[in-house]
Amino acid sequence: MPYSPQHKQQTKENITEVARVLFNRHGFDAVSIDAVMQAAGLTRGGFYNHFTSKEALYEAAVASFLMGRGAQWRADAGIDTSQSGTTTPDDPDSVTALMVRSYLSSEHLGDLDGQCPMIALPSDIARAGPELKSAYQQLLQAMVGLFEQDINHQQADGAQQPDARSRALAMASLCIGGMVVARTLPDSKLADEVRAAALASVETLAAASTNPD
Amino acid sequence: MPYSPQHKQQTKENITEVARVLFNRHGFDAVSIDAVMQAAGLTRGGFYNHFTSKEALYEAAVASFLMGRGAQWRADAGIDTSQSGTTTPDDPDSVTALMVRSYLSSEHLGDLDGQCPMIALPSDIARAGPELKSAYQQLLQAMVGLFEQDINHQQADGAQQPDARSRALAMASLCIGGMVVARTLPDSKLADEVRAAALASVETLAAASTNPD
DNA sequence: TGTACATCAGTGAACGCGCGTTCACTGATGTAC
DNA sequence: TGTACATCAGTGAACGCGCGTTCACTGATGTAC
Repeated sequence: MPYSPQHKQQTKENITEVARVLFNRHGFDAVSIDAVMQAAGLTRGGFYNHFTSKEALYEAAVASFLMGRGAQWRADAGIDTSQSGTTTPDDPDSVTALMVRSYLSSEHLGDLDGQCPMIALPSDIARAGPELKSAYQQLLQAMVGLFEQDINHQQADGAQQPDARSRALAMASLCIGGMVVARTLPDSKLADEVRAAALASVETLAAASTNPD
Repeated sequence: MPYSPQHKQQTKENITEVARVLFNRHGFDAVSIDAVMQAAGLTRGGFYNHFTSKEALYEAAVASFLMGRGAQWRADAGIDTSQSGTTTPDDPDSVTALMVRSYLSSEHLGDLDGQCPMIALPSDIARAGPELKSAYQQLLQAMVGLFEQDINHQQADGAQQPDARSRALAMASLCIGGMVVARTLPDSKLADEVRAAALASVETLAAASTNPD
């Protein structure tokens, strides 16, 4: 039994991680297998020891990120649930508020390597196969679930808000849309203005029921 | 002088139009010049009588749509301006309301050929050259200008609203983001729910200053 | 009006490059004795 | 402890296909006379 048992798996994870960064930055078609393997410190031929095709690598790279991020968001929501009652209305440090501010931050806008694939790859995903789309959908649902839960927890009396889900869906669309739009703009000042405007309105939507003014 | 003077230009426009549809549906890389020329009823070789490269065709196809749509939106805004005073607060038929409802309609969500390139091609544009990005930015600015103007016109006293621009930017992000997200979802019921939620919240943002509840 | 001509939009074969994929081989590693 | 061996992750040359691009040619068209 040559090589340690985990050796192959570590190499595969290394390739996947390197590929995720390259795909996020350049998209599916513009990244060659040669480029991925070189970035991973390996050579072309070994690729097919780990993946059956380039498409499979793409799915692994995107899905790994999506599942990782989605799991984190679900965990955030879980923590929040276990502490339900400690979250007060308009809590400036609610999980949603923290998450939204991080998602729509200048740092995330500038992070071409680590950015969320929902921002980097929407066109590619829209044209992709059902497996990838499902992974993407699960990530969105985790995000929406987090928002919806926080909207309902804002109410001190614990009453469900009838439009909570609709607002949560819109908040997610605005988070993603603001970043997607900002990425396409050549004028970086305008791009940052879009980002900031999206953040302000997401916060408005999150707090809409409280009529802050 | 063989062929009528406009013949070549008509052929070029035909190629551009056919290419726009194909690019919108499949993206830049997946559409070959051969496929475009065949769809236009021509053969491969003639392509370079009209365009210097595939990239040039892409720019022409996207820019033609963007400029056309942008001009239309600016015209809408212009018409609205000339009638300023006739638009009342919460006017359900304001140009913005009509436009937003059309943009976030089920029809637009299903229209893979005619859809706005801001929805179909955000990832491709984000990785494109400055000419394309500028055309894209101009379209966004036309859309935002239209929204901003209608927000300010809602006020019967004609007062400018300090956050009008920020809200207009967020509305545009939500219009585009809602459709982009919906396109990526394999569950068409959920996709339509996202679309409807985005529409509802855009209308909330448009009317926010009136505190409708 | 009719005919010869010049132009150039359009044709289709061919080129060349890049990339996904395959495959025979290598050599580092853990195991058996 | 040391040595021979079997395994298989990794190598790199080669294949084949598709596509962007080029180019010599064609033939439809408007003009000149």
